[in-house]
Amino acid sequence: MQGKVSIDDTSASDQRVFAETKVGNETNGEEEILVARVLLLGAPFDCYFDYACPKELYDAAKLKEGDLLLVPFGRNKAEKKKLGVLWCWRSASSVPATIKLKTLTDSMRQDVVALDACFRAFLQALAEYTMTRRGLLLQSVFAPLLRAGKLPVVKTAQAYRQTSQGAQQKTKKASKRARLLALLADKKICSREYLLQQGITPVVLRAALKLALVEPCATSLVQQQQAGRREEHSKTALPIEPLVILPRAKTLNEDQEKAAQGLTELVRAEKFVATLLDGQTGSGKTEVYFEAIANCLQQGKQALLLLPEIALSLRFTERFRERFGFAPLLYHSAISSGERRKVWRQLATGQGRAVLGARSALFLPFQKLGVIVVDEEHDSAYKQEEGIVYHARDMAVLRAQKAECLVVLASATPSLESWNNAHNGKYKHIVLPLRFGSASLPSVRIVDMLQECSTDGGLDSGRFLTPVLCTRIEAVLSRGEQALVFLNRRGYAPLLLCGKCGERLTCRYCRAFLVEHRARNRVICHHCDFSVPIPRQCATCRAEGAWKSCGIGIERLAEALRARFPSAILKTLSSDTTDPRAVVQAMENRACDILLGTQMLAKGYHFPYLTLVAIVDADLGLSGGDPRAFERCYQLLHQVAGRAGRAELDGEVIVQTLEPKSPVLRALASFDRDGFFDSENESRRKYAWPPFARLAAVILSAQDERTLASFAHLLRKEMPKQCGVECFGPAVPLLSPLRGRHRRRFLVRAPSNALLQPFLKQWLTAPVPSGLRVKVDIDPYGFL
DNA sequence: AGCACGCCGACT
DNA sequence: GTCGGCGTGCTC
Repeated sequence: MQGKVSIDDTSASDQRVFAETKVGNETNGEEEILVARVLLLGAPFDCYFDYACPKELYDAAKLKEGDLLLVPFGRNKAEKKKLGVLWCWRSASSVPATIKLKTLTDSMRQDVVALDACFRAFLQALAEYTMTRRGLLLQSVFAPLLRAGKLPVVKTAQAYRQTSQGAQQKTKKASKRARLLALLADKKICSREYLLQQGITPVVLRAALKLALVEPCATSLVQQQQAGRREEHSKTALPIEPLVILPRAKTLNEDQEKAAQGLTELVRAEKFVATLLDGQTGSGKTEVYFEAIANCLQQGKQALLLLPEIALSLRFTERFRERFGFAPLLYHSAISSGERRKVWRQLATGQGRAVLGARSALFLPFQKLGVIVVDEEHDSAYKQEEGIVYHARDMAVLRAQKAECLVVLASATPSLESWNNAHNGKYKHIVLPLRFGSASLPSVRIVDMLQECSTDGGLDSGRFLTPVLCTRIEAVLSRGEQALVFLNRRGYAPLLLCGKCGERLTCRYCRAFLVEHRARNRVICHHCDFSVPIPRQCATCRAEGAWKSCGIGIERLAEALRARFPSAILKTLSSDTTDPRAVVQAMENRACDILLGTQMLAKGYHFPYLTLVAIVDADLGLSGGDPRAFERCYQLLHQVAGRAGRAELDGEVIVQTLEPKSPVLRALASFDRDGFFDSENESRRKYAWPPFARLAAVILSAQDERTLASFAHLLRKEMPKQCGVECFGPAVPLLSPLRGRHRRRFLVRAPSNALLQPFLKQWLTAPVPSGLRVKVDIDPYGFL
């Protein structure tokens, strides 16, 4: 039962040598030693450490690829134990004689299901794409099982036997230690569990181990002793039993039925396929991909449903339970460590069926994936910026590719990347048209704020409450319906200015303007969360109480709306709202006339009596040089507009802007989504932005700005020349310094048919000065 | 990343 | 003499 070398061995030659070496052949009568290549968890170096593996452990598959091992590591004097994964094999003959190998034992293997070949292949590919060390990935894979980042919480199902020293040891008859030695003398080998049952405390055992009176040995030996006991559960995943799925209660319409059938066939095919499930808000995407999940579970395979935000998980859990009769395993940042461990183990052993989770759920050890669904695939929350930098949507596709299963990307406003992939045939494209009848498209009116500007004008709230907007709100209120007012800016005013000297309040950490939150009497930095009470005095001119609020946030707009519509009940919803559910409930129960909020409103709520959506400032977020700004703006506005008129009542949308001719707003007004994509595509192609080019950002950070600047210039000078690769920078990011660290940023661009990783690898070989960090962000999203 | 080794200067 | 600063290099 020899496992093939499933993962590439960095040097291809090694692999070939191994494949040709008949493992187990006698060589010169000496005992043959195999070499196991181990990747250490969390190691700062991305290289293998080789260990000798006794042949019998290999032959009996006691040690195999993907096993978690606790190996000795470090110079003899300061030897430590480190966790690592047996990644692949290597023939002994290919190891240079200068390297002395340490030898693996059975007891180093931890009691965890081995990472299977397709999971390892996924990690390998992810590491290569994102330029992350595999050891770092492995650490995050096993993190749920570890405590304090070090010791495994794995039950080591350890067994012990007596050493020769222990046999000679004289002990007091009544002592626990004597009892321990007696038990071992009698049974030869005892499991830890058995010893604890017999009243031996862990303390006694530890002491005996330390004095080398007993030694650990493999649990499998215990099983040989007690034949008939159930096979060791830890090493083999149980086959996943097919589930009987309840027939669905809701009937699907014709389009949904067709789409569901299409997906079901793809699940059955057990091949890698990526599908864009492209359906208008309210077209019933969820029911459709639930059928794919149903089919997957029926076949005894596991399903993963990814959501961009944990706020959505409650509603989805309910819907899931309704459809399938059981709750999915939840996995996101708010899940406790104990629960995470449980989810990990259940999936690894094949007991767990379905996971509802955030992007980190991609690193769970599924045994047999049948389908991955990425809901709201366009959402930029899928982009992980800290630690391991990756885009969960793309990595979901990668995981499906390695697991040879279906991946469904669902959205009403797909990302331009996915839309292009669907159009060039890389992805399948399933379109769910909006059903006419129950809900119709709202009418959209674009208001030119320059023309409609009310007389008091200026920078403040008056400019935003245009006469058109006010008459529409009045009309809605008089009909007893509800209005939603959208302004994507928290707080009272985005800037506080000293009326005497013009000094502006800025964040002491990142130099961004501090946002006035009048309700809390504080100014808050929206980038780093630094906050202080609003100072009484201006630090520059000592003027007291001379602050002037500039611009408008939802607090200030709420003030203006309350003054204008005193009898209407107004509620606000933003990430500062203490009880968002109460606000949503009030809206649902019609205990609220005007709902004012930020982008929190954009997500999947259904308010039947909401008939007016007003986008107060559509131009927010269109500046800043981010090539995806238009796309994001479009998606956001489209989603917010989608809240209007979802039931029997007709909806209307008002969009206020200073640029009424912008293609984003035009496309929005005419609901010409594909028209928007076409025009946006053209401009991306013209300026060579993704998806028509590849981007990577290299971010340097350090506390000391001088070493940082000189290293950045050195890097720039040493950059290799490669045809078609352009580099911009080093630039000082807008929010530098961030959290006390100065930063420099390079942006690297290559044609879409070239790869950036080899270039970056070659470039970033120079030793990095101490205290300086280099972060690579492939396919960056934020441009700060 | 840790950790040891080693090579200098400032002390009991 | 020796304690301790952190620069350099190794870990299979």
